[in-house]
Order: sequence, then structure tokens, then C-alpha cells
Amino acid sequence: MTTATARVLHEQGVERTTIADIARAADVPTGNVYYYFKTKDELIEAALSEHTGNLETLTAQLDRLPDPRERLKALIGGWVDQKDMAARHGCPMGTLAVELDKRYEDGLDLAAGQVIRRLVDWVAEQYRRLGAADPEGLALTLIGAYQGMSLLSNALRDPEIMTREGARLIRELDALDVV
Amino acid sequence: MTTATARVLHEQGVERTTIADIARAADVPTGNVYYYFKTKDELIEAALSEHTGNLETLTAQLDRLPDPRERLKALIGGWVDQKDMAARHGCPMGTLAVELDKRYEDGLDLAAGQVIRRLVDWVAEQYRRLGAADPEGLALTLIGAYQGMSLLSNALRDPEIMTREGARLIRELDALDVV
DNA sequence: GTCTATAGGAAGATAGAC
DNA sequence: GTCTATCTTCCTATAGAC
Repeated sequence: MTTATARVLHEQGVERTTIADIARAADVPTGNVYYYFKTKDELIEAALSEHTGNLETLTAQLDRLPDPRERLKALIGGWVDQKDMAARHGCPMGTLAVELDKRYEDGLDLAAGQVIRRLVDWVAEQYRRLGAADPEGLALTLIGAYQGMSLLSNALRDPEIMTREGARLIRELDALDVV
Repeated sequence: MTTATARVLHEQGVERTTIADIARAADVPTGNVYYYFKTKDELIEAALSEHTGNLETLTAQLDRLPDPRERLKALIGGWVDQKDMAARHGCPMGTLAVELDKRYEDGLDLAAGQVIRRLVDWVAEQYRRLGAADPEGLALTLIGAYQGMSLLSNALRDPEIMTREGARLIRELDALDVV
């Protein structure tokens, strides 16, 4: 149910998703949702946990690659692979961050940012191992480029923006001169 | 009232803004809003017109600068000047695009993208005049960087991301070798 | 044109049968 | 644990007085 919740919240948006939508996606009666989650906020938190888990799984896989540069290139390759999803619904974490920013009354406004922070930290660690100057700045630039290309791809409904920007990011990584 | 509408929709988000909120911001009774706008969708369209108008005004001002490179640097400088707004509420057009993507039932899902398209086209024209190869690609990269840094600045509540990324973008423009 | 009061409907949440 | 029926609240939109 957590997986279905995360998917529906991404596709329809947090505010436009009803409990009935989530119940339908999970194939249970509407009222039943409240047996597992007391409020809609708890459903959002479950989706955030799902995203955090996906991120942990992804970075654990990438960590198996020996070279930090190859890890970053594989990360970018994964983004491009999801280009059709990005063009249709945007980056799951990015769009969630935009929506949750408005829910400061629930105290959820910073929750998505914490997940993004983890990804930035992981990317910064790779740049550090490469011996790059200002690894944190490079990480913010890379994740920023990802968020920007996802948003533009979505707003302009053009998946090829992901392809072209992804290729550019990989070229820049190859050109990055370190140690 | 259109200006107040655009501001409130940006600060609170489209979905979490009620007609009563807009009425309060414009200092009129709630029911009165419907004398000017028949539906909430029309209020959103009014906000989009406001953003389009602001964009026209901005590019008209920038067009008075003689050098296309200086125009782009001034555009970036304007983004950095708005860093506190970006950190608190995100880019007005970008966050609107994310929210409207979910409103395909109203046919508003592509409306924000059309405004962003105008900005991309204007930026591409500046690169073209500079004699750069692939002006369209460079424009998408620049606007993507802006959207990405605004989203990260907002999600991580850090206006300095705007400062640092803005400085990087200006350095890259200075380094851009053309003609 | 401006305002108050309220209708109508949607969605979050709950009660209680099974 | 699972499900149906329903309560409650909130918000869009309208009716109608002034």
C-alpha cells in the first residue's frame, strides 16, 4: 500500500489525491485506509519513507561501482532512463518538495528537503573522493540540473530535454579534471 | 486584484488557496470575487496573465541593454536578487507549472509551460545573437539551472544556493567563447 | 456594483456491523 | 481485521438584498 500511495501521490499530486484514490489504487475500501494510517499526513509520510528507501537502495547499488565518476554517470543514466515519467509527472522528489513546501501547517514543509539533502550529500561524497574542489557546490549544481531538467521536461512535455541535458552532464563529468 | 491573486497563489500554492484567501488579500468580501471571476480556474488564468505581463516587462527592459551577454547576466542578477523569495516559496512560474501539471482536467496543465516557453525563446535569441552554437540547448540549460537552483533553495531553505549558483552561471557566460 | 447568507458538493475522518 | 454507511467540515459557487 505504501508503494501504491507514493505512486498515486506523484501522479496526481498530493493535494488532488483523495483517500478514495489511494484506496482504489491499493484495491481496498475507502474507509479501510484509516485502519493503517490515521490521517492523510501519515500517508504522505509513508510516501516519503518509500522515497527514502528507494534512494538508499539506489545509492547502495551505485556504491558497488569502484569509480566515483562512474557512480555519478550511472546516477545520471538512471535519470535519463526515467525521462518519460519525468516528462509526464516530473521528478517524484522534486514535485513533492514543491507541494509540501505549502503544508507548513502540518510540519511537512521541510520533509522532502531532508530526502533531497541525503542525495546531495551522497553526490558530494563522490566528488570528494574524486578530489574535486568544492564537492558540495558541485553536488548542488548536479542535483539542481536534474531538478531543473525534470521540471522543464514536464512543463514543456518533452522527454528529449532529459536526454540532451543528461548527455551534457555526462560530458561535463568526463571533462572534470581532478587529482 | 490580479496582482494580489498571483501573489497569494504563489505563496500558498494553487490548491491550498481558497477564494476567501484571495478575497482577503484583495480586501473585498468573499462572494464579491465571483463578480470579477466566474470560477477559480479564471483566477488561475488571471495569475498566468500577470506572470506573462511581468515577463514581457522584464525582457523589454533587458532588450534596452546593447549586448546580449549583458542582457543574460542582468537576467541572472535579477534571479539572485529574488533569492529570499525563492528560498521561501520557490520560483513563481516553476512552482505554478508543477501544480498546474496536475490540473489536466481543467485544461490548465500546459498553461504554465507556455509562459516558460516564452522565456526560453527569449534566452535562445540572446545566445543566437551572440553567435553561439545550439542556442536552444543553451537556453534550456540556463533556464533549467534557474529552476533547479530555485527548487533546491526552497527545499533546503537556503537562499545562498541562489547566490552561489548565480555566480557560477555568470562565470560560465563570461567564459562562453563565441564568434 | 457591493455585500451577506447560504446552498451544494466534495473529501477527511469515524462509528459500528460483520 | 475488513467493510459500509455516515458524520463533519470546508470550500466553491450562487441567490438575492441593498
